[in-house]
Amino acid sequence: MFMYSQSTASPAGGATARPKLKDLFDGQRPEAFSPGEAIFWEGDEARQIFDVLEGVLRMCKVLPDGRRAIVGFIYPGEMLGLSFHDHYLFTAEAVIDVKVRRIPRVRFFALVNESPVVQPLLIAHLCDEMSAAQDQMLLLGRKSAEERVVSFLLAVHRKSAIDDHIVLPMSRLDMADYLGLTAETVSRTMTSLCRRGLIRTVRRGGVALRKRAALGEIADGAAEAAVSRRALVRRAVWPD
Amino acid sequence: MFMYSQSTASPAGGATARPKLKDLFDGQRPEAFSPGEAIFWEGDEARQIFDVLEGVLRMCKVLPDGRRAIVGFIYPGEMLGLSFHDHYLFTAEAVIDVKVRRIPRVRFFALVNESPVVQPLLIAHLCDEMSAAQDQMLLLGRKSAEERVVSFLLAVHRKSAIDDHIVLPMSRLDMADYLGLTAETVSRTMTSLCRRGLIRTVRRGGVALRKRAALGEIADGAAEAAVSRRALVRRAVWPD
DNA sequence: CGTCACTTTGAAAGCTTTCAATAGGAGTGG
DNA sequence: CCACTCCTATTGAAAGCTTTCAAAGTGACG
Repeated sequence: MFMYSQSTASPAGGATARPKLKDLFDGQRPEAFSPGEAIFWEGDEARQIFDVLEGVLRMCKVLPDGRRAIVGFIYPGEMLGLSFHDHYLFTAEAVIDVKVRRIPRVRFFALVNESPVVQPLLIAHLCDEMSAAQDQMLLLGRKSAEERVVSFLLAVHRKSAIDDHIVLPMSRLDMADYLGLTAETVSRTMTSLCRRGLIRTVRRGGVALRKRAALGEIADGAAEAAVSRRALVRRAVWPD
Repeated sequence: MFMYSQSTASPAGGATARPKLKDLFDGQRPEAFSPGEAIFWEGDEARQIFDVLEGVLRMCKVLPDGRRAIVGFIYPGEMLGLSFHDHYLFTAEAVIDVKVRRIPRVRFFALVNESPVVQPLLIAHLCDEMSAAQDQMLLLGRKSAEERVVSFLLAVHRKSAIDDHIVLPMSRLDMADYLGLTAETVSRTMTSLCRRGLIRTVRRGGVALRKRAALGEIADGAAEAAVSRRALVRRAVWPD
């Protein structure tokens, strides 16, 4: 069945015969950004679209009084500044050293439009982003601090798996602003997971996931997983 | 400048000369759903795409232990089941009496593909959804209960404005599951807003927005708006 | 080796939730 | 037309999870 979804596409790696969205950036010179540097600011006129070659970026939105939310992290192979309007809706900053390629937005969409092959790719990309966004809404709206942190660890694992080790290049504060928590709560939760042998933290943001099954149950809020957790067993029952 | 964004398009109403995504549904027979009825379930094979003619729908995701999050409400003129994968990622239910038209997903995308005119419309639609999702992440991650409720009231106002009156067709529980709160907290917040003369509730979900300016400041977390609110004044300052 | 920023840890406070009970409204049946 | 029932909304009080405020610990860097 015809489907607009990258996640159902063939596994990564292997032959690159079929075109990819990233190909649109071919020939562009890579640019480097240092940790903390902004690639663009919320409110800037959205003239460019970026392809991330190396590093990790954060997408931030800020309230007038300074509260910050990170609406996503971007890893190599992903695109930035794509799915939005005439002005950027968030600030993009480098979490660690970053290399990106850019092309003008007009050119990007011109290329997309003249190629019936890549157009579905763009739509697929947007669909994947949308689905991640909805998962995040569930996380932010209904998960406990521990569930959020574990969900995050597993998500990072999915994005950048090296066996059962992951690297968290961002600060606790970044994680907190992404998970709707405070840095202290994230720190406490990580400590707790360590003490229980579920994870093991290494230096420089390294984390070893010890018990994937248990972590998975915590992340998805398995009814039996937690003991002293908010009991929110509320069934949504609707009339027949 | 060329832009993929509906929100920058010409004002609604007026001439319908240019094609619209909804046109793809022309000729389809409308179907009716009663309150609480599901149009499709999370996990169902995603075979259809829907155009909402009348009523309001909710998109729900549920955790294994029953906790529910509503990832969005859908109003007339919007589409449903669009931006997703081979299986629906949420359950769609009627909040009130609903009329929809449907077409097979395959057919929808075939039509989109053969028309270079509507393809940008689809992308624009996805971009708008994405931008709303990011606003919601900011709301869920960083706003107080009152800010969430007020943001919601103003968002409903934007979607379905009748002067300064709005109608909330959904229950307090629906609102709560959308805002990451409980029904009690939503109720208490509404009562508080009433007592302060910011809104006025009428029967059957009617709400009159009294002081739009004040409400706007509350929703956006204006630094001066609230008095006894969490003081989260944390500036995101990055090195130059 | 001192500085600076980030992380961790502790203790108290707070906002929202939970639990419980009282209204309120709509629809039904007598 | 009114009584009755059911479900939702509202309100109260106590509990809890996360936050806030503070301070100590850790690591990178010059």
